[in-house]
Parts: sequence; structure tokens; C-alpha cells
Amino acid sequence: MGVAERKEREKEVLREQILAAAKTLFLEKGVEKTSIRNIADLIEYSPGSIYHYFKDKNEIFHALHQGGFQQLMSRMEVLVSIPNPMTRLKAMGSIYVEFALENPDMYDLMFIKEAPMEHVSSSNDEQWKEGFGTFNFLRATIEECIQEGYFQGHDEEALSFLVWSTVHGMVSLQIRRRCEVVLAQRQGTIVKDGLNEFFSILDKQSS
Amino acid sequence: MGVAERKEREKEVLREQILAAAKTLFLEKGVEKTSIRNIADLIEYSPGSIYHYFKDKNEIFHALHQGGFQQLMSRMEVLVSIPNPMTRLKAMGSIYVEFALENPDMYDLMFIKEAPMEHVSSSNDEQWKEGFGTFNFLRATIEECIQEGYFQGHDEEALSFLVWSTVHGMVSLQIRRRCEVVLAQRQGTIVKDGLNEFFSILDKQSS
DNA sequence: TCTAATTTTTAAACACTGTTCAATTACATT
DNA sequence: AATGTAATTGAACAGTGTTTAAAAATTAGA
Repeated sequence: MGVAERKEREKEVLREQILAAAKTLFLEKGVEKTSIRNIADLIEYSPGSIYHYFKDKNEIFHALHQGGFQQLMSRMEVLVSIPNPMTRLKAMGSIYVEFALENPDMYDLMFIKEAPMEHVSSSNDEQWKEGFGTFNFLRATIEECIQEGYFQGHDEEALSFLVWSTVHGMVSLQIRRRCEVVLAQRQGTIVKDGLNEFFSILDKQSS
Repeated sequence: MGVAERKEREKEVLREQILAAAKTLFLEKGVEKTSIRNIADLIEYSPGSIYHYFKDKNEIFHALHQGGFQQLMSRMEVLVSIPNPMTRLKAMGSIYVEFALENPDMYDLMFIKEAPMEHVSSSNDEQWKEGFGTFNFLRATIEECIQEGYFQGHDEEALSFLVWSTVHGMVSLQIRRRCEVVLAQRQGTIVKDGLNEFFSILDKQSS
């Protein structure tokens, strides 16, 4: 009897519907300003129903959070074809910034928003394979750079954190609109310009 | 008749009380989770009263926001005694990171939290003297660095943004706890280690 | 096929939230 | 002391996340 399986599948469909509606609204109005009732309205179910598919609003947030990492990770896949680690590192930076600026709200969700991270550290490690994996890919690339003579005397782990921080810093200042007051005139290009300055500094790290 | 003056002064006192209570609660539970009723309870006034001193919750946020910039700015004052611009730039980074890690919630309020920035760009520019001033101090320092032969071929403005982004990136990843999953073992030192890697890279920028 | 058990869905309720506003209270001036 | 003004209040409004008892729909067994 495939009844249980079919019901399971139907349940999954509604779960996905909730997730899709939540994503639409989260990206449109922000997590905080999206209510369970808003989500329920969009999928034409009662607010209470949602609590049969997700423990609470945070669980919805986390499900989307995870999806974001998968997206970013898949964008990174093209990098494996770049043999030179320094070229790869810079391409990685470009992809990261591109992803962030094209999906600012998803990026916000993933790296900026205040989120109950205690759930994270205690829960299933597999959930974090993606986030963990992306950072480890950066570490591996930088490790390769060091082996090829770049970044002499640097600590691979701390340097990886620094590189991540640099791109994260630029896009998060942009996304949370901290450049507007201080860099009004070149608002549109400042992140790309900053990234190029970064590349220029990286290029000097061989000697 | 100093009556009007006294009343003005008394009004100011209550305004400060509201601000102090709001700061306590904002830093304790976060802006979002602090209600007007919470603030009113703490100062033993009715919720409605607060709306005679502040237009809305955002105006309270902004008042504190401004105070934070003054704090940071005053910490930066010791830097004027450092003649070498590169030494000064690094000291600036240290002070910035120190301020952020010692006052994570205030830093969050100033540079990370989602805040209605439209109020900002339209409102009195004087309010932003501090934030603007701090960034301009960074720009002036980097300008000096360039004049002394560092950062050859770099654009002063974009480079300033990059430097700001780098320190902001590190502290904001730490404050919003994005290091925990990925850098669990050296949680406590990673920002300082990252900053040192940054300094080490800056030192290579003279040639 | 009819009934019993189970799952899914709902609407109402609870305790909150930011904000507004008419009514009350407190107070300074005439 | 009466008047006018400013400060304060508490109730009300429309919204929030979440819980829960009841209703509806669906499945399984006889």
C-alpha cells in the first residue's frame, strides 16, 4: 500500500509551499515583518496549519537558510576548473560578492540576520555541510596559494577568516546601507571598486 | 523667571531617563525584543508618555545610534599623536575592533542592525557629523599613507572602503556568531589573529 | 459499505506588540 | 482662586507568535 508514501509526498508538497511562500515574503518584506498569518494567507491555509509542518517561525527561517548555502555552493562549482589557486581565490571573491548583491535578502538571511544559532551548534552537523564546505573550500584554496609561494609567513586559518571577512564586510555594509551617508556619490560601484582594490593587494602577495 | 528653563531641564532629564532605560533594554534583549511598555515600566511611566519625548521607537534608536558614534570618535582622539600614517592606520584598526568587541551590542546598533536609513539621509546632516567624521579621518590617514609611498596605484576612496569593510567584516561575523560553526576551536582569538594577518599584509604595501 | 480511528485543518483564544487619543491630572500665570 | 497650558494616563486599535479544543477530512478495518 503506497498510501503512507503518497501522504508523505503530499505533506512534503505543502511543506514546500509554506517554504516558497515564506521565502517570497521574507525576501519582500523581511523576516521580522512577515507574519505567520501573511504566509498562511498566501497559501490559503489557516495560521495554525503551519505549526503542523514547522515547530515555529525559526524553523522556517532555518530551512531557507540551508537552501541559501546550497545555492551559493552550486555557484562555486565552476571554480574547480581553475587550476591557479590565486586566480581561483579571486574568482571565488567575485562569485561571493555577485551572489550577495544579486540576492541581498538571502545573503542577509544567511550571514547578517540575527538568528538563534544555539539551535545550530547543537543540531545535526549535516545541516551545516554546505556552509562548512564553502569555507573549507576557501581554506583549501588559500592553503594552495601558500604552497605556491603566496602569503609567506601567514597562518592559513586566520588568513582565510580575514579574506572571508573582507568580502563579507563590503557586501554587508552595502546591504545594510551604511555606505549611503558616507559614500553617496559612488554608491553603485563602491563594492566592485573595493573588490578590485582587494585583488590588487592580493596580487602583491607573491613576493 | 527661570521657570521655563527649569521645565526644559526637567524635560531633558526624563528624555535622558528614557534613553538610559532604552539603552539598558536594547543592549540586554535587543531592539526588536524591547517594547515601549518595557521601557515605560523601567522608568515607571505610562507607555503613552514616551511618545511626548520621541516620535516613535526609531527616534529612540537613532538617538542612541548617534551616541555610539560619539563614543567611537572620542576613542579615536588618541590617534592624532601618532605621526606615522601607517602606524596610525593600524592603531585605528585596533581601536575599531576593540570598541566593537567591548561594546558588541552598541556596535550592532551602529553598523549591523536594520534601521530606517531614509530618515538619516533626509534629516539634519549635523547628526551624522560623527559617523561621517570617523570615516573621513580614515580617508585622510590613507591619503597620507599614499603620499608617503604606501598603496601605490590605489584609489584612496575605494581603498578606505575596503579597509573599513575588512575590520567591519571580522567583527560583524564574530558579533553575529557566524564563526562558531566554522571556527569553533579558536573562537576567542580569531578576530585578533585575523587583524594581525591584516596588519602583516598592510606592512607589505610599501614596496 | 459502514463504522471507527487517525490525521489534517480550522477558528478562537491568549498574551503580547507599536501607536493613538480623549480624558484626566498637575502646574504656572494672571 | 480661576484659567490656560503642558504632562500624563489608561483604554483602545490593529497587529503579532503561538496554543488548543473542536471540526472536518481521510484512511483502515470489519
